Amino acid sequence: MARILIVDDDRNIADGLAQLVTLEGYEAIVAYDGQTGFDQFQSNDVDLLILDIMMPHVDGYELCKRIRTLDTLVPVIMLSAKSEEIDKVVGLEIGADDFVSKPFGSREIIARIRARLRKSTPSSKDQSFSLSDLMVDSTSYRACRTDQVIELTSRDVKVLRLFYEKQGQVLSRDDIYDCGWGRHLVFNSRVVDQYISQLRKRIEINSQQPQIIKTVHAIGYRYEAF
Amino acid sequence: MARILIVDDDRNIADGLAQLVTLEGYEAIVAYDGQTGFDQFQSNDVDLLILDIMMPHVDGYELCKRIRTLDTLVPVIMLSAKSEEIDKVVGLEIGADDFVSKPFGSREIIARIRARLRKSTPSSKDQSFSLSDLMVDSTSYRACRTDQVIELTSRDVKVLRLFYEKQGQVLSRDDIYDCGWGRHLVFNSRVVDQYISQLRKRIEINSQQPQIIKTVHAIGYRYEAF
DNA sequence: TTTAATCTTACAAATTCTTTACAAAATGCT
DNA sequence: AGCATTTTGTAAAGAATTTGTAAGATTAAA
Repeated sequence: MARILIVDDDRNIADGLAQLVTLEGYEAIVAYDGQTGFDQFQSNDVDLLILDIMMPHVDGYELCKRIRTLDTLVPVIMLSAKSEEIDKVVGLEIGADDFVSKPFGSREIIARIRARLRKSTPSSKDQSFSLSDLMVDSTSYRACRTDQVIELTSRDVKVLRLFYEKQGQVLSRDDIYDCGWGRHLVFNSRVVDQYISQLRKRIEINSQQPQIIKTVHAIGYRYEAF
Repeated sequence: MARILIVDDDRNIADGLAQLVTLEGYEAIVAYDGQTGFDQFQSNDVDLLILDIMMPHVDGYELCKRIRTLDTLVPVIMLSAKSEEIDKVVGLEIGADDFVSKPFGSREIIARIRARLRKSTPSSKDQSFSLSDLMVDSTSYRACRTDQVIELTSRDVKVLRLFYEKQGQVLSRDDIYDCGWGRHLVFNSRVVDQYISQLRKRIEINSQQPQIIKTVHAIGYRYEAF
């Protein structure tokens, strides 16, 4: 069954929620502050997150943003005290999926958890994959070809994995931004072009004639194995 | 780009939303009542739904429930008038993903649409279709026949899909322009003729004797499967 | 603070789109 | 049929858009 990470500095709420979701058959992991929550997320395979917005030090927005750098898909439900003015637009832009105001009924939160879990399909991610003559290892953040080792950032790994998973398809700059940055490309920015240009310099043998990431004019970029 | 079906009996809101999402680069389909909305959903490949809750006859809840019997994944955003008591728990249980109260700001609704579309995996159906001996794949922007792979632009895919969906019918230059360019053909321009000419060169075996897109003199162009 | 990473801007190069022009084809009219 | 008119095909030129990427600006990290 699904594993839910609950992060709230109010121990009553955190523990109560944990008890509630356990009764519903989920597995609960609890953290009472943002930093611990982030560590727990990294050391556990979490299927859904419930984050309190107002927390000392690392707050819910910040934690959500950090988690989105690691995982752009896991559903995130944000909790807010009734009194707090909650900026849902900002929340959605940093990658939150839903917002629940305290106090909330147990029926409501369970319905929302169910709705989010129904959407997310679990996928076992491969540790390494190959793109043309390049072997990408996502645990060591390195890619190698016969005579070369290339250091990669976590963004590189995310983007390269997207190209690997969607090989043959044309990925829009939006798709790539979503994947590598964890949020939507709002205005007309050339970040992705620039990023691809730099990435090519590192991973292509001749970046003037890219063999791995090809440009598809007016649509985006494509990788294709041969 | 994603196609959004908007169902609201208030034509001002429905049309305003359509205009807004069109400006954002989405394709809008509008229905002013639940039954029409349901029909539109069935006859179009819809990526996201915006449903008003209060509608005569088939209301938003009912429509959402019906649509969920056909598709459990497509994101649904529900609209409610400020005054209405909105039962989000029921909404979530019947499969709605988000709720927006009227009146809403354009920034808010766009942020929510983006957030939902980011999550939803492209519906696998209708990603590719065949025109005569040509197989068109809209994710890789390519068409193939037995011995040939043809690169397509996004306009090509849109127009070819139109010919596929309306096979047998004669499409006016206006229809084709609307579909491929996303706006109306105002003055007398030969763009569409020129475009069809170039497209034929690429997709027809002999562009002098087109087998896929045929000319219907003084009316437009037609595709017909054999 | 300095340093590194990331993003925006700018502009040339590449590519695609639109208009124009004229010949060919289709249609209408006597 | 023959001739005039409308419609279509398409080459070619010019307009517009899109891309690659260097350089400067900004932001984040140390």
